[in-house]
Amino acid sequence: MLDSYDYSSCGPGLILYSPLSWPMLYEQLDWPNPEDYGVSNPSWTSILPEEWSNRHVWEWLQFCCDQHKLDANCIPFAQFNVNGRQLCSMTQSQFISAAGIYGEILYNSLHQSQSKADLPLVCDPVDKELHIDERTLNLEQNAGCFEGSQEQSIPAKKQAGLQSHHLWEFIRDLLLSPEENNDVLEWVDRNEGIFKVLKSDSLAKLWGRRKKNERMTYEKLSRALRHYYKTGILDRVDKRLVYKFGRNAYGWR
DNA sequence: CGATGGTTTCCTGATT
DNA sequence: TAATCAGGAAACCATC
Repeated sequence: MLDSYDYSSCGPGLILYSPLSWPMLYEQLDWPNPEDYGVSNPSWTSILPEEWSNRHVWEWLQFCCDQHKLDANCIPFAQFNVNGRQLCSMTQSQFISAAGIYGEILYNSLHQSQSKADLPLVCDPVDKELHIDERTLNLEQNAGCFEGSQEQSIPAKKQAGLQSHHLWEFIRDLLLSPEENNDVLEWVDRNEGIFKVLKSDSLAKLWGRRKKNERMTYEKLSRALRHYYKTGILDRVDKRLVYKFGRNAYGWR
């Protein structure tokens, strides 16, 4: 499946989000996984935020976690059990008090995205006037999500991993995407974030294809993984081909 | 343009 | 013996 797909057709700056990377939301909120009842197309990127459903709002939050490297544990997801219209009608102060420490980032992300896509702002006009100059975050890629419907032409199953800029995110998304994983990786302890590489050569090939580097090997890939030990993305596990997500990895739960 | 971060490449040596 | 692991060193490259 991956072999025949040309990622370059997606174009630069296009951010896609896979439904296969969202299970942490469903776990935290005790909601059923949408795939359990046949919903698999993430459409929040192609419709106006004020049209979002509650689920779209959560999908957007997950996207923000990845995009801005936010610790999902610090976001009170339960506070966001609202639809897009309710979300957009919040004043900035309401938003920040509901969203916790990342309130300002999330608020700016939401409203700057609308602004850059030349969509009407739907926030409180007082807040809009007060904070319009505060939209200083660099969210070019995020804005791109609202600009067109290019992603709709790409089958949902092809989207996993496209947003994975880094090796560990690529591996995380493979672990969360059973259909694409193809037994390359498996969880050893899902709760502890421990996983095993079952097909080292296949993993290297997949990563090499992702980076357009035919010379990638597991030897080199594993060196990159060992660099993660010092940054807390991975923790050492004293077993061959076994790794563990560390304190600074997110989105794998 | 320089600084920076995240690899990629290569390497020596140890372990399984 | 081959595969894997541990890191040092440096090159590479995209982004800021």
